[in-house]
Amino acid sequence: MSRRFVPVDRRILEQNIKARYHAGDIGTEDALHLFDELLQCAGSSSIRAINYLVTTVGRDSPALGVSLFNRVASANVAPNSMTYTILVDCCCRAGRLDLGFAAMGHIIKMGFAADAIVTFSHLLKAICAEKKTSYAMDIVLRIMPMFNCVPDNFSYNILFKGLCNERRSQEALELIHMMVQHGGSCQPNVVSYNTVVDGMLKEGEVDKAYTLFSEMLRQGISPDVVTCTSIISGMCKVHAMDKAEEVLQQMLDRRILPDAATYNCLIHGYYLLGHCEKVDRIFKEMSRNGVQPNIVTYNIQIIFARAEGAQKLGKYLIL
DNA sequence: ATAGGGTTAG
Repeated sequence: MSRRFVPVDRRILEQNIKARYHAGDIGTEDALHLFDELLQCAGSSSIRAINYLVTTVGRDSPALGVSLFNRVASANVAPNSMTYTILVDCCCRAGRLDLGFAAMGHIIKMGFAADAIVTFSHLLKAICAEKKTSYAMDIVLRIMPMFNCVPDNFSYNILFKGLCNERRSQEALELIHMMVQHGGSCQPNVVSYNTVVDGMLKEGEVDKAYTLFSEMLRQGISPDVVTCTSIISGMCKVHAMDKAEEVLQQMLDRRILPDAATYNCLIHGYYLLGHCEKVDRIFKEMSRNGVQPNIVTYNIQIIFARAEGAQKLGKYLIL
């Protein structure tokens, strides 16, 4: 049989793929061509380069990613655990959770479960997206340990987000307390607290959110820009603009730099109250601090300009 | 290859 590449060419191709992947220099079309080219000469050393290509294609089109996996499986190249992780992610994002479970079952059967922490994360996220967070909790608390796969902050934080999306932030709080009291190796981090504080604020539980924020500080976890923006957002939603400004000031004192999301909350809050002069002040402060308005900032402006009539729309759009 | 915050619409 004729082969287009001798092993040296194959190695060059693999290195080329790796370099271009890391440079963010491969589009989906390129990746598909490179995949065809590589598969013709692939050997067992090619799996890493193949993973880069399947990742690239799968990001754009998960269903296509799954079909590439099938071609890898029928060529003479053994998938590794990373390949399976990419496969599970593609299945989940293609809306085929059933295939994701099947792939996970295969991983468990091969005895790779203990190293499959990231793979589990993809699956957990998809389960939570279907509002079946209770099931995801069972996987984290019971099934993963059964396979010696120790849940990490990613596993737990996916649960927190899922519970909050189902308006079950109280249960998320109890899980945080359980982790702290149990004193295990995985303790809630800044993302865990941010997620649950935000969930409580969105359920209108301002006092509970504040209590949890205090607990976070007591645990020695430093708030960051996301923590503060969540709290500012919560304050703006109940029109407590003075409180929101207070938190902003505390941020600056603590040298936590506000970003566009932070200012967007305040701009939106003042617009809702019709305080246009305050909006102007926030804009000036924003540019003084070197924060660029983003697409959301402009959307807020356009929505409110539209409410004020076509004349002002013209004024706002001339930047 | 995996986790958190900001706008709208119907």
